Amino acid sequence: MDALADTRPRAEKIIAVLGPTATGKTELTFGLCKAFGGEMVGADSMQVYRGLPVGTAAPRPEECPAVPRHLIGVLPPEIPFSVADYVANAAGIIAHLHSIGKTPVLCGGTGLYIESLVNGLDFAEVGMPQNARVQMEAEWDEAGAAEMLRRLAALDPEHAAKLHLNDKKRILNALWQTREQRATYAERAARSRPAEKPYDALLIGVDARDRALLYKRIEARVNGMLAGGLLDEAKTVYEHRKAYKTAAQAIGYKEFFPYFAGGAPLDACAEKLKQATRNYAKRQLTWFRRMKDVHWLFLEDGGLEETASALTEAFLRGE
RNA sequence: GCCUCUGUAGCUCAGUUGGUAGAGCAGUGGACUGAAAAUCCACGUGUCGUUGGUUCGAUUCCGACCGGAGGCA
Repeated sequence: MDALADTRPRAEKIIAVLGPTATGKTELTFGLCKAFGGEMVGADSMQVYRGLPVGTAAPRPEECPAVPRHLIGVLPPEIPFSVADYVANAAGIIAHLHSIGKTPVLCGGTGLYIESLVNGLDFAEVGMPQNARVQMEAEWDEAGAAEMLRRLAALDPEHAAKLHLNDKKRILNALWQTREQRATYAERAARSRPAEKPYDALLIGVDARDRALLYKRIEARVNGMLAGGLLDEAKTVYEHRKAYKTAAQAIGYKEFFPYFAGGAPLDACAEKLKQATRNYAKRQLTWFRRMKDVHWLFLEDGGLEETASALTEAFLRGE
């Protein structure tokens, strides 16, 4: 009885290190894994892809050979990937880690993935396949934005009211899902959300108090990527851009397409890349700042590893 | 030295037939349930280079000066 009470809650614990790009999440995660017998589980929509380590800043085995990593560099770039795939895969890995007594430490910058996983969202129903997407696009071109939004409003007025006329991606998706599943957005959302959260999660966020510091680190990181062979990687992506449906969207590659296509100067593309990374970091922050129960650590304060370790220790002990 | 063009938001520029000005980008904030490193929304006062003149009123017209670009010597 005692043994059962001792092990059961522990099996549901997960740790997540999150925050904007270039804040040192990976290092911090390695540190925690080593200290607490954890394994790293990627929470990043682009680092899942194989063969793109430079541009996606994917953690490499040689950086920390002792720590096993999951969902990083495992998928051929031709394969599309989505939240549903992420949650399904990550949940499986986490269950396995728990079964062998390891603590999963999520690490990544994709807010949607982390939140969906932590909340245990269930994406059992089918997602929109490629050919349906093409069809919906055609319907959009033929009917126009206002009419498409009206069609959605006829089926799901509540959700349609929340979408902006320009938000084509969401309108098309919502319309397709609503027709396909004969259920409104709210109904689908309720269905996908479990009654109880599946994990006991410790969320550790890393940020800079001064935005300028974050931007300086981004600048340095991009320069490092360029020195580390980013251009070769970008060239590969450029040449396969049609086949790499999801991967070609990654920041770090598409900014160089104008250069490969001929014309655009290289340094202008590099500038554009830094810009895009800054914009991205800001979007990540608005996502993460909204999340509840994040323990924020700030780069300026120093001692991140110590603070994170202390939090983790208390968390694993059961507070 | 002379001639032409030019000086407006952090950047690139528009504009006011004279009533003190607005786009894109950047920046900031926000949204986000199957492409999320994606997609979308909101937010624009700045001695309109300086200084005189004309005018009820000048950033707008005229003059001078200062800065920038080009041309002729």
